[in-house]
Amino acid sequence: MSERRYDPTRIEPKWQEIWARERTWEVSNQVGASPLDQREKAYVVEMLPYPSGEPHIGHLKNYALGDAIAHYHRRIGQRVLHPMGYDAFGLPAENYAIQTGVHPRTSTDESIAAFQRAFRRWGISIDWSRELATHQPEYYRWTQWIFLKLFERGLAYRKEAAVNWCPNDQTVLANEQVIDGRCERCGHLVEVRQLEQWFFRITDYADRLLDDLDTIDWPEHVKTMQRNWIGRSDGAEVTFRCEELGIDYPVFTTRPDTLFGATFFVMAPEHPDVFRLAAGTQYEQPVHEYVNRALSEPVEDREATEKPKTGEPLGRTVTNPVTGEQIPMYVSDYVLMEYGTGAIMAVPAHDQRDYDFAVAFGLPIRPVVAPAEGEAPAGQAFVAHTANERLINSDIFTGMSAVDGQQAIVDWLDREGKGHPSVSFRLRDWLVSRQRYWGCPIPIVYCGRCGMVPVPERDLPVELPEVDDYQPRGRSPLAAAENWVNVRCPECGGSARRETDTMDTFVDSSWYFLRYCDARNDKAAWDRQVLKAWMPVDQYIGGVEHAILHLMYARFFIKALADMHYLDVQEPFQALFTQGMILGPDGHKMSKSRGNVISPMPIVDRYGADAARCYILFIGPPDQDAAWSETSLEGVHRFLGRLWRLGYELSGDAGGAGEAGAAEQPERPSGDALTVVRKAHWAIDKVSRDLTGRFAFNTAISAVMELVNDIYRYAGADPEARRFATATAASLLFPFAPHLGAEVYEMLTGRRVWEESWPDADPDMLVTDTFELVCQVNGRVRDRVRAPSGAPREELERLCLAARGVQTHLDGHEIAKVIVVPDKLVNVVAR
RNA sequence: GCCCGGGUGGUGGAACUGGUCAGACACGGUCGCCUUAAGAGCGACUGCCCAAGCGGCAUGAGGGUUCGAGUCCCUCCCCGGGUACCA
Repeated sequence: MSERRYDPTRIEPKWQEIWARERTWEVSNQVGASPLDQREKAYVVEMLPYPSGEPHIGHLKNYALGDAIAHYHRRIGQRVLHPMGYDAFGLPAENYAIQTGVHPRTSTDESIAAFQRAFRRWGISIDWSRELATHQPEYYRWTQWIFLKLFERGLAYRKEAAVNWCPNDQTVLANEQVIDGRCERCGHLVEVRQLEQWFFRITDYADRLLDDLDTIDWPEHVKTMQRNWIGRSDGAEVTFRCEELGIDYPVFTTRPDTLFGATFFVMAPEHPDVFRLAAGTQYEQPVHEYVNRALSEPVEDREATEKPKTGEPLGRTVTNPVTGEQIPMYVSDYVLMEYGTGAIMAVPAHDQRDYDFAVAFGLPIRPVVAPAEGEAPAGQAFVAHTANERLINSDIFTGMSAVDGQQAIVDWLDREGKGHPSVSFRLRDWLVSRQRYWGCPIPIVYCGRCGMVPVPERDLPVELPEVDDYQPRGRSPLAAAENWVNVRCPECGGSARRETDTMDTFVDSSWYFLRYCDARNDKAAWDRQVLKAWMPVDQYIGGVEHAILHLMYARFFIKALADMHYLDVQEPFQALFTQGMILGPDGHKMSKSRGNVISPMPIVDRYGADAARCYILFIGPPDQDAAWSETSLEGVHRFLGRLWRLGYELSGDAGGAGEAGAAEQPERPSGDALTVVRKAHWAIDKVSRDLTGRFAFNTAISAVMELVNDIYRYAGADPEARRFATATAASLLFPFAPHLGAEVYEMLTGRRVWEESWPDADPDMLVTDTFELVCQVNGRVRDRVRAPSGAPREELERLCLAARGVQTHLDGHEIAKVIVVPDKLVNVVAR
């Protein structure tokens, strides 16, 4: 019974066992040792999973996609590196430990085991010899090593800064990890605290991170997101002097052309000089109150856009460097300490925020840029949009275009020593300290005598100690591990204490794709020559949710390491593909609270891995979101069954006419046999085109469906032709449904499909002798006639004009023009 | 607000650089065959309207360019994502 129908529970384990036993997907780093190693390399990586519980449907999609790409590259003759790893440090395991007391390592390792089982069960072609997990000392030893290298180079440093603090997770967060004023992980409102923390100097790389986006083949929207995040602004720094106190205050502006309109000056509440400025004035008390209120406000409220402008005068003035006027100083929370210099020149006539403030405080509004035509709109700031506005009220610059004026004013400031061209970025340095347990320890020691001392490389890894209590209490749980914390200073041998913060887990995942290349190296993080052979990653596949965080951090790491000559590429991921989400059957994002979560394992158990994989690829364009549909999945399952049955019936297994090894293309097919053979070549061509760069897996699979439909339709065709076509279908489907592809191909040919090169479409088989010529009159189809392929224009025109449908519609009209599209259509324009 | 995507049948989605009456492939639906029956399988039909034709209307709405527009241009509406007091 089971022999006679498609039975994935029989087929899938059979092939999985072969692939595991023969280590089919392992590749060697010994380039040049054998002819096989001379092939062009292709490095295909899916973003490594965070192992938590069981894999979900998004993982299935991610790895089904990556696996199809990896298989395709192998079949077209490339040497493919396709490894797997686990992003194993992180808060969920730690929070679980707090609740249950189960060590994060225990729960993480269990999850990893579940993921490993799933990947084997799904038949993903992974080189298991390179598997890694970021929580293993053999891995994080090198994470620490990279930290030390960054430290040596001044790219890792400590500073006290206003940082985002999540009171729920009891840890600090990087800017990128604060979403709408809330913690990216737990959703709790974030507070601002003044703390000394570790940072990576990613801002040093802002320009390169921006410029090099032009060199990589990434989706445009992801590049745009990164560009916006980096936020480069070109402008000028202009100095405003407070004469009373004799202090210069530089400000950054993108609109130096509006300098004559600067009628007041505003500082951020966090600005270190605010109290000093107000001291001794009548505003001292109100300023204190205002600043204290502003600083204690939750981040979410502080950043709310639509709130009325508030502030206090500081009782001091600064000199506008071009007008010489004394303009009043204010403190207001609409100025951010983190951006620019923490102070701004306010031009109410041409900046909406300054306008709102000026109105609220009754300050003068002086227009200095006139619209190209008409009047500036009343009741709001006039923000110039074109190159045609002219400067007014601007002394010697009056009458210049705003663009020229900008240049001229900056030149003047430069000559006078009152300003210069400047660039500002939105990007901030990456805050990497976390006051948590389950992360990579920061390899630094504090010595009373020597200060901050890096742990010597020979002492790495600094292993995580065992602790009894994972509960964070504003400091890392590591601080409680006294035996671990107290060490000898590596420099002087005196007593010292370890750094107790751990690293942001994005550090772990910023370099794992380097380690894959040389995963078992215990002498170094990697061998530079080995990296040279594999890097960059040719195709990276993952979710858009990492468009900024992970992808920016990894790019920074690669550039920093390249600068230190540890590797030879400037970008980690040459091409990126971002997959869409699988939504629940109700079209909403899957979530436990919605109760619409589909787990992949029961699906795989019921329909087989091949059906689950094919369905997920068939559902629609892989970069788009798609809702899960069980009935559609059944349709794909039926299709696989139809292909299997063709293989079964056409091979010797059914006791029919078939014979193994005879699935070659027939010599001179004709009639239905020719039609089927042609369809096979059409499918080869279509699938190949859909797979190269386009990742149109949905249409690729539909092409194989069409081929299978035709093999059924022409059941009477020569069996040789049908065997050829069926073997071709199996071969084309292999990247998506590897078990069935291998099975059917073996039934028909006795050979292993993954060892066969990708089929070539015969161009002669793609064209037919005749085609259906579309005959249009005034753009409307009026008839269709058969015409010989490649016929000259005149002949097509003649055929069209002779067509009956055309004749009737031409009756009584004059032919104005005839448009001929060779091998397609003829359009007669009639009057 | 700004920046990206995207609006095509009952549903998911096809349609290469504007060119075969748009709707591949699949789901769902209807009918039939096979079967004692169920299931599975196989086959046919399936955008809308209609006086049923060599007919009309249809790719969010409205204009435009063109012999020809889902595809290009303009205006607007809706949905999704990113981002936002960044000077």
